[in-house]
Amino acid sequence: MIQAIDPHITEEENRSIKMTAYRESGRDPYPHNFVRTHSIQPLLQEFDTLGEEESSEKIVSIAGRIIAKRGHGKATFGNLTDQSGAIQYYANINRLGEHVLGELVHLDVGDIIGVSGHVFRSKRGEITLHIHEFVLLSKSLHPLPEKFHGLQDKETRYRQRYVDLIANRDVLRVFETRSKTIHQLRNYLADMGFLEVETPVLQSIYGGASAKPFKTHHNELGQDLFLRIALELPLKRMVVGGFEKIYEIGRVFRNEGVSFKHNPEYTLLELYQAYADYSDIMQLTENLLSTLVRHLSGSYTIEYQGEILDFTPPFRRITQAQALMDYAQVDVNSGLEVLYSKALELGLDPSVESVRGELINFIYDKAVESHLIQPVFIIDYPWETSPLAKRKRGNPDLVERFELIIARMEVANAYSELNDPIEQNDRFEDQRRAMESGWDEAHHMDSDFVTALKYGMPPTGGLGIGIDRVIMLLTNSASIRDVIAFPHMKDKK
RNA sequence: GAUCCGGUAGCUCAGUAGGUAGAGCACUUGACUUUUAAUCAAGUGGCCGAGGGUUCGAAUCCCUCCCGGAUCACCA
Repeated sequence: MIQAIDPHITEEENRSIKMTAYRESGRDPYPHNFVRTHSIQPLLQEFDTLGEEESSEKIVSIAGRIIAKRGHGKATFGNLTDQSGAIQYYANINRLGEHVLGELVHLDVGDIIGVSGHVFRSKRGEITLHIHEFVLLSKSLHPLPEKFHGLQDKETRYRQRYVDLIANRDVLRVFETRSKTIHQLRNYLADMGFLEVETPVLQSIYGGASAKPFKTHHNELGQDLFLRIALELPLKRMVVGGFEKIYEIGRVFRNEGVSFKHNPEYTLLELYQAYADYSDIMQLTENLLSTLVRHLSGSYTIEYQGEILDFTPPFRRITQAQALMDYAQVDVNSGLEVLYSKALELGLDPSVESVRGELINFIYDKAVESHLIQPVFIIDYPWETSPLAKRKRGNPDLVERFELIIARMEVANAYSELNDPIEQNDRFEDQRRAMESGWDEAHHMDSDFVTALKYGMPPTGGLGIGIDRVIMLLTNSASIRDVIAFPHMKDKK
């Protein structure tokens, strides 16, 4: 394995030559397993009590990737990482002999090895593994990014996330946090008595949101299908069937623009609770999110992009009408003309014929959301743009709906679910008319859903939470692409 | 979809007025038995995003296109 190597060849060729030589020495550069006694982080903790230059007698074994090498002639240092952390290793000629030490020195940064030895604290105070034996577990043929600056190029980081994860350790922590948070979410809901269910991704009628779908086709059945844009309608059918507390965490797909807070596929949590209304759901939502924050940070506050977000419940609640008054100086009770001119002022396309509720929503989206940093429930929306929500008690122009806005992002959306089949049918008809007049994101008539409601659905509160955005907040990530392991990218030609 | 910024060695980045393409890290060779961005010495490594154009000569100027980022627009 130790041999003169032509300096003109590339690093990758170099590594291949080493790999071949290793194989020709009768050993497998890609063996099948390795038994460890420790992961690195627990090992560091276990031996943290060692004094200055003190050694442990105990033989331990760990495995991981070489991320740095520092050769010193008859001795060598390096660093090894596994998922849990990184540790320094040390080896010298006294223990390994010239040949084996040479083999260790000729391993490459990126190689995955298994090592065993004893732990000591180095002169500089660092817990270090003194290698007695090592074995190559996977030869790395492609050089890694530079050790100091890491991998910076965003395109490469997203396209080749595996390199990003190796080179930028905090990225790995983000995805650990994502996984653990979703696990906690499931535990929380299970503790509250919610059951997790699964509903179809492929649907012949898509619904539950205003969005453009992805279209696909089943060859054998000769049937066009859509990828779901929401979870809502199948879940409410299950509530009709008798489930009282259910949720689904699933991927939904929207054929729309891509931005720092939009990915074509994203993870949505939707839950439905029978006999509850949107006030109950509001309380559930703030308890759920504040619990997640407290678990993660130990308090109710987190820092997000330079601002401190306070999740201490209860969150602020403000009606959409009041928010429009406060942030846009618009009185929703003004005449249609006033609303229309305000909307035009904010950039409404004048060719669009808008009804009252749409104008209000337009003004809200343009002028209000960007002011909302701290968690706030915006409640009570015009009925026209919420075809699946129940009208507000005492004000039939509104529906019982709330959105939770945090850091200028809509994080949750919920309502008292409409369970009157006749009105639901009428609302779908309104949507159909909107679609005929050119709004391609209107809801489709789902007559089976109306039929389901005719069998009787209990009064129900429903909630949708954009999981990716919650993870953005919890991991202080500026872009949704930083919390999706493999965000959508255009093909490179 | 619009505007702005970017794409140079495996990685991070320089690159003069248009005149043979650079550094650091990594890699190779040598020295070095407690270093940690190890150090020292000597080397290797490039279709300068792609394609056209101007020019004696283009990484550099012009045009078109591709990909990415940011800001808008639509949305969650």
